[in-house]
Amino acid sequence: MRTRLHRLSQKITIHDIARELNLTSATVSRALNDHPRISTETKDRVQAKASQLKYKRNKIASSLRSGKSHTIGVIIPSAQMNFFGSVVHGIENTASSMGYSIILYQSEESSVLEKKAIETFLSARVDGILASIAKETTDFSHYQELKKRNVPLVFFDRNNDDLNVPSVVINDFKGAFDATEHLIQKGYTRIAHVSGAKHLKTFSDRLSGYIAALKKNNVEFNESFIYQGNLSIESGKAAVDYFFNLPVIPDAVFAVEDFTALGVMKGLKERKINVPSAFGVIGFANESFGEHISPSLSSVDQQTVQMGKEAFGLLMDMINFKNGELEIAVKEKIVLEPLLFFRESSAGKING
Amino acid sequence: MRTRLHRLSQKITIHDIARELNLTSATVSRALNDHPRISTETKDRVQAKASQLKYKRNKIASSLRSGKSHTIGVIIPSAQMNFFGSVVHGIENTASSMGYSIILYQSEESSVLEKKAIETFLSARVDGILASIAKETTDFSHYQELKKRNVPLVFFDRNNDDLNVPSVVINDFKGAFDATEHLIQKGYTRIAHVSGAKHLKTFSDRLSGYIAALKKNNVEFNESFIYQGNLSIESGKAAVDYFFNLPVIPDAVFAVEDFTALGVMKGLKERKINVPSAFGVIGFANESFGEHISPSLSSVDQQTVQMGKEAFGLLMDMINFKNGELEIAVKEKIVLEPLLFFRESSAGKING
DNA sequence: GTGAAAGCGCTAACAC
DNA sequence: GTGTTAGCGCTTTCAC
Repeated sequence: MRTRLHRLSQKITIHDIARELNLTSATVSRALNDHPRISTETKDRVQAKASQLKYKRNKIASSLRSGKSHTIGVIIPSAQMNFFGSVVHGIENTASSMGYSIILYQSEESSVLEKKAIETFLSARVDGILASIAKETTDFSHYQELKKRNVPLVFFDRNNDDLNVPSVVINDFKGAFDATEHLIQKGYTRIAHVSGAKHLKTFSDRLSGYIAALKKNNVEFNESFIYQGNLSIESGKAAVDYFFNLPVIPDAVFAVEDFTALGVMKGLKERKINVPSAFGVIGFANESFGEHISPSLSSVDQQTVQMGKEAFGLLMDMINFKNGELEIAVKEKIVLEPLLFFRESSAGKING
Repeated sequence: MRTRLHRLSQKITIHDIARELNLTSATVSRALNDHPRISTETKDRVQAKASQLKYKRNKIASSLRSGKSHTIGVIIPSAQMNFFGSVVHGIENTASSMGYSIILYQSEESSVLEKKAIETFLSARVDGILASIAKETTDFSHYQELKKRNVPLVFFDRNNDDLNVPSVVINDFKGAFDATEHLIQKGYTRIAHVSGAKHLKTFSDRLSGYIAALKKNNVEFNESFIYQGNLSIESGKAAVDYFFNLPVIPDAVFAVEDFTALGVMKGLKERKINVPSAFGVIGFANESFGEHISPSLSSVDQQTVQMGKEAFGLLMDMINFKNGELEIAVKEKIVLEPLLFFRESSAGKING
């Protein structure tokens, strides 16, 4: 009997409060939701009784009835990746401060899991979805389906312009441009680039920024100074091998991201080339290891936390628009400005 | 009208399927849930109609009725911290493979946010909670409340033994013991320790492991060889200053975690002390920067992903026990074995 | 193997 | 300012 009572005690509903207070559940519900037409006295009594009985509102019932779950779905490739952990940090902070919960899913870069995540979100009736597209994804029908269903959707970091979905990205072009120009200003004259898969916009934009900076500063652009890498330490090392077999050898590298830059530094160390006095290096992503290696790595910061905040804000706009019975007209693209961190690896050339 | 239809098309329910198939919603529900007493033919017809109508089951309604949300709440201090991102990776992977969704909350090390998270979880009627206690938390009443309410709860990494809650932690003692013994075996003879806040079990365990390894190997234990740090690069540097002003100077350090170890290495570099030939260093956490700095940092890996998997598994056990109408008797504590990564920083002393 | 009926706990018209 | 009523979409006895 004791246990039975105990078990029941977990299931206090607004009806229990209503009964004890000689009210209807409707009034209790209104009081709990701070409805304007309920007297302050009633509200106080209800509040008091609620906390006395340790009442916890049943969000599930409330969602079912109201059609709003106050929950958003978030898809990231992997929580293990620094970058996404940091974005999620920004998203969750903002969301919870506005009364929203987040359901987190990892795509593991797989289209199948990405679709599964969306199915789950749909059946959980999330109010909106924040997503970073999986690398593997080439068929976007599951995202298009969301648009059809009028489910608010915002992409962050990895988006697809053809889908016409609001997004928050970083200005890759400008980051690359600034990084390259920085190397030029530090006195490096033969600046090479280790790129990433060129079919991904992020990386082709960085390539364009690199080229534009050279042109603007009247530095000769040399096609052979571009090495096609794949975002890894290995490709950075391989790039060094390639560069040092060219007829004209570069004296600096703008790497498409930090692990590639790290590979470049390792390759240079093996060849006993001094960084930065003989060779400058700058990366992209501002990974945590960058400031701790020696020489410390200059890099372009991607404003991850801010990205999360902005993405959630954009999603909120869409959700509110939708509630206002308006067509989702938000066709916005927020482009964050990259932040440059100049460290030792690009401190300047000592010319011979 | 077009829009109207479109809008309605988002709200296909089992009743719609039932009507079109001349069945009852009960049968459709059973068919969709693969109930054994429903004929294969009916199941097939229902499935076909469901996907034709693009039916998505309403998990909210289902949860309300069945009392199971198939959702668990996860509290971590911050998604920005590598360690927790990695644990979440393990949790989410396992959870989603078993049909569970995770709601993520960050405590930001604050008791207030921690309590707020639990409130939210309770009102979302999660089937269980996975938590890593916030540093700031000294009053555990919100966790005790969960026990009272019979809500399955498992701690990971940061737990409190007094609460008698199942947990998954790493064997800090053994990790520290092995790390210290490794230094001894590599020929270092005066091994110091930079510790963390001693009121936290994690860190006092590491201290104990360090002392035990010295004793077991008959290396003299010297109280002055313990420097009280605070998990930062700065405290590592300060420790070096302290150690090099001792009458007897150590020749190796076991640091309580990697950032401290990094600070030690920086301090040594400033003093032009060679690592590892003159001084050995080993850390704890296996942070990603460790293998990329020079010399690379030896460290103790905390099996983060595995920790997430085990924590979810333990929670599942509790959830199933509960459903079986049994008292929650699971009083388990899973202790993971640390993994040692021996790198350059502890490669051995060249004695003069 | 399927139907009828009830209800999970809440909210929201519509009353007055 | 509060009550009445009617569901939200699903699951689940209890029938037969």
